[in-house]
Amino acid sequence: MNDLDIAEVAQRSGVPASALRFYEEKGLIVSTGRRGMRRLFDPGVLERLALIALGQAAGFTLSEIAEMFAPDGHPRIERERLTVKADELDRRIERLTAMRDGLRHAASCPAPSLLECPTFLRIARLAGKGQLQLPPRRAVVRAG
Amino acid sequence: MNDLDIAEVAQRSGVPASALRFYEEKGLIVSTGRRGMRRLFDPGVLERLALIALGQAAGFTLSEIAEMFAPDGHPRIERERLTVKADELDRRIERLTAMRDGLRHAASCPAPSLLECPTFLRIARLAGKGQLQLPPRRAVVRAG
DNA sequence: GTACAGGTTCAAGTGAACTTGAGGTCAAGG
DNA sequence: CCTTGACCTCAAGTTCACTTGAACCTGTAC
Repeated sequence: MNDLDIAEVAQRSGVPASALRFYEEKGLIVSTGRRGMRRLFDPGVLERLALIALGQAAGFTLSEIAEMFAPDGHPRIERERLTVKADELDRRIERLTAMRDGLRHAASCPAPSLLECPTFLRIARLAGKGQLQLPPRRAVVRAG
Repeated sequence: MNDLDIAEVAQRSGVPASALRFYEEKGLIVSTGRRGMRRLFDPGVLERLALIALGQAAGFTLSEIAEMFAPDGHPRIERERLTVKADELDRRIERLTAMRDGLRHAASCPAPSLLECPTFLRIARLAGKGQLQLPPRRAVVRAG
């Protein structure tokens, strides 16, 4: 067997063992068996973990990611959801870009406080458009 | 006085009154006084709330946003932090863009499961680079 | 003048994504 | 054979950004 034990998976993926157990409980990954009481994982789990990290970075919840992985499921609905997410991302990217520009300006602006910099405020107003349509509540992972 | 009462602020900004009280407690906004026991806000609070929303969308925590607003502080340090944040945003934007492209491809890809779409996996690998350097833990607001 | 909608405080609850702690097990090394 | 260290389970704790509930107060309308 070239299966990996949980410590190896943790080390190679950077995901703590506690999180791996948590993911298994949530159905995001599966262990292929046990050696004694210790979990064994197929090496493919590393790719899966990369996808999970990616999904999180894109703003999906773990349950959403789990659903995408589900072998059953209705592909059409998934495709639609992907498009919806992509559009959401577009809006987020737009706002982040505006924010970044605002920050860069603010960093070189002589006003004593951000709130007194008219250029920043202008950029902020632009970026703030559509604020009533905020994305759903999300949480992103802590750095390892 | 053309000050706004909390309900007006809530209505115009889209931020629930409970959140406004919470923000005040956290020092993100200030009420200019009371009419009876009811808070009054300067109309400028609306701009500030827009900035708060913007900051959140950009991935700052409320405490970070509060710090940026702080009238005291060491301007130089703040400027540096802004640049750092802008650079962080650049990286996040890059990854989100990659993810968005991945999603769009996946949405139109004929593979029965995302995990079986080689193009998606390739894009995912690209976007996943540097995954060990995830951004700090963040939370984003619920839609109103 | 009194009912009451809608404000007030304070404490506790929520959900996501984990982490931490207590107490237990067991394969490998000496 | 026995210690040891890394794993196990299960429950409870943590952080963030709020929300909700209970108990209370008050300006405004009737």
